Amino acid sequence: MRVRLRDVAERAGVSVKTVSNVVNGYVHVAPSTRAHVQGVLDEMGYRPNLSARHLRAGRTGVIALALPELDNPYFAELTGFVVQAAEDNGWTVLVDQTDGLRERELFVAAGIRHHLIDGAILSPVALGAEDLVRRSPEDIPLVLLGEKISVGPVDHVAIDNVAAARLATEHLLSRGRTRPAAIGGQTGAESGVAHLRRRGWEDALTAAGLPVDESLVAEVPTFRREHGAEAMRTLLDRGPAPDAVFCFNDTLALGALRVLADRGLRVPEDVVVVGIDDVDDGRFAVPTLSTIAPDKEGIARTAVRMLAERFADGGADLSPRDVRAGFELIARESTMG
Amino acid sequence: MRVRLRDVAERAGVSVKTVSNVVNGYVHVAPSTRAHVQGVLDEMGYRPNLSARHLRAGRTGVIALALPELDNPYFAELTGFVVQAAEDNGWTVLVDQTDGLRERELFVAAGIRHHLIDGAILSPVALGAEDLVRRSPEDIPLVLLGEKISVGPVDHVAIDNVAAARLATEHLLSRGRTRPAAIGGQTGAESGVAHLRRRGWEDALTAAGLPVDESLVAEVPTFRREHGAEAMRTLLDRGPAPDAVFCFNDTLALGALRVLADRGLRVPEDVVVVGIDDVDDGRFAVPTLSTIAPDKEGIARTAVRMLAERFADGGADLSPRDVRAGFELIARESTMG
DNA sequence: CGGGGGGTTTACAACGATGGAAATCTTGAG
DNA sequence: CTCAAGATTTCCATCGTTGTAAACCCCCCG
Repeated sequence: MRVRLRDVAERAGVSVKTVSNVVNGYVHVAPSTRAHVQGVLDEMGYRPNLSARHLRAGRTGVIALALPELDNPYFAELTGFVVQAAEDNGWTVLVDQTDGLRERELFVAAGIRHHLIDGAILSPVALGAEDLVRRSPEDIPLVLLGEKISVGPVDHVAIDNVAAARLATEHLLSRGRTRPAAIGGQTGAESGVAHLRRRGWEDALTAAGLPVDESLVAEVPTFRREHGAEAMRTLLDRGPAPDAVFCFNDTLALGALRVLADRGLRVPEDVVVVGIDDVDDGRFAVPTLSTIAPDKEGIARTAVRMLAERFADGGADLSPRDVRAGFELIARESTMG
Repeated sequence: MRVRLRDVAERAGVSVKTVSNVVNGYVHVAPSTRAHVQGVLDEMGYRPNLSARHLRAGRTGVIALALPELDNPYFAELTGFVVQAAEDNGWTVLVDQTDGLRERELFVAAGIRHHLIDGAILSPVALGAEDLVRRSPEDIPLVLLGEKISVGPVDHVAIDNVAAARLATEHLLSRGRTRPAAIGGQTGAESGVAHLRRRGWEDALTAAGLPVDESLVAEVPTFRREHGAEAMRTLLDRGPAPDAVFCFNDTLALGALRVLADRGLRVPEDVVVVGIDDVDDGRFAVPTLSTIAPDKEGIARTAVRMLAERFADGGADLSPRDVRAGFELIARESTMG
């Protein structure tokens, strides 16, 4: 059987509460008692029963991180930062994959298994702001990532997607290009990342006095590599090749690079390419991929901090916060050759 | 405040235990009572407090899945199956990334946070059998994946890596090739997947009466795409191009394909390529990648079932089991063109 | 009409930890 | 040497749920 406070107390010849006090660093414990009890604790290898502790405290010390897909490298990297930030707070992270399914996202927003997690960080795909309006005080604190729901009744962290897309496009223009294509549009999505990044692309064109040519936009069903490739093929088949490509994320860009190579177009000489996310694969691609690097660590730390603030006294009364994370342009071979 | 059994009991005018009996589907509850209590339960939106329930039961209903890297598509896909299998058992999965670090793997094997998880499924990289010998009865049940530790004091699930590698190589030979290279060797690893897959490759060559040519083997520091590419370049620079390549996993193969394209070698006309894992990316690569598909779902279900058996009465007394999962060859364009 | 006997329901005691009040022990002043 | 204040330690109740055993009720048989 596992070691309980009682077992330690018996062996040490003190009360259960004294042992508890030692474990929790309570002030009024005589140094000699503390040393003795600590010795017995170490000797017996006591570890607190979290179920019991949390039953008492009303918290579990576990938070959930729910992402649409774990095999997307951006999310995989972000996960690492969230786990780290949570660890610094003494929390454990339960990672969950929603597959972008409404049902699973609602499940997370509702607390997964009641009383199992204290709060959740969710990157919604299917959920709309309307799904979150009727949150009751029984619901756990929630922090949203990304811009599917940019204003709503809960906390939110994201980069400024319009500005990021505009910076990426301006970088392409600064390389002397005048016909930058955009891969990643999604019709029907009034809100969401795709919409915002497209607007950034348009803004850059307009600001530079260039026309917005619809034939330079390629739509994709998902942000996965294969659809980046497909979109690139469509663009090339459609007419005169663009002299630059702005992909709405790195995975799409990696697919596009592949097709450009297939078609014998040189990057960056013939076409320059830029993405968003700064995933590891882009650093090793041939050529290495220029990109907009969101401050992933900052996003993770902010999300965790927001949860911490909600847990604190009065946290439930805070009005919803909306934080913009930083980002920067990283120019690599695909635009600089 | 959240709804407790007691609140429901008061409203329904019955005892707490009766409500508990209804919640848990105890047999001896009068139909009328059951209906009434159920109505109040629904009306008040009762959800059990898992901390309390698990404090009573001695279990938490959470298992951990610890993998070296989540951004490896094979592991990402496997995760999905494990989550599904666990859900069928009413368990929740806590996904953890170890980065192949000894310290983190030990942490998982020791139970992460005491009493937080009931058991763990771990794919070890750094841990050796010797690390697991001194497991005490206080330690949680553990199931190992992969073949870093193939015999040891704990349960284990893996495919027969020698046989799988042999099947892959034989497939290359059946396409009329006689100089199949091997990408993925790792010196210094006496045990482990790399070692076993290399042996399968050798076995196939020997059985076919072909010489084992060391210059056809390329070592890699990791199984990531960039190192597959690097290894392929090394092989091509080293001398006469091989007419076939067996990569120890699909990610390496995807990197190799990239280099072959760069060098103007046609796949499958000039070189045929096969991998292991059957990851999604391989299905969309150009050309599509032939591979050995391990029964991921079977692996996941087996691992979860083994944990379930350990949880059952007397489960701790079972001797360590070693299960071989199935696999099959999937021939695609990279070998069949 | 009393006494089983079965199905139902309830009271009580855990599970392990901790806050708060109460009890005990020190120590120093008077 | 007594007493009070402060430092330590202990006792008790409690978090929400469920196993156990006992209580209860109703119906039927003798």
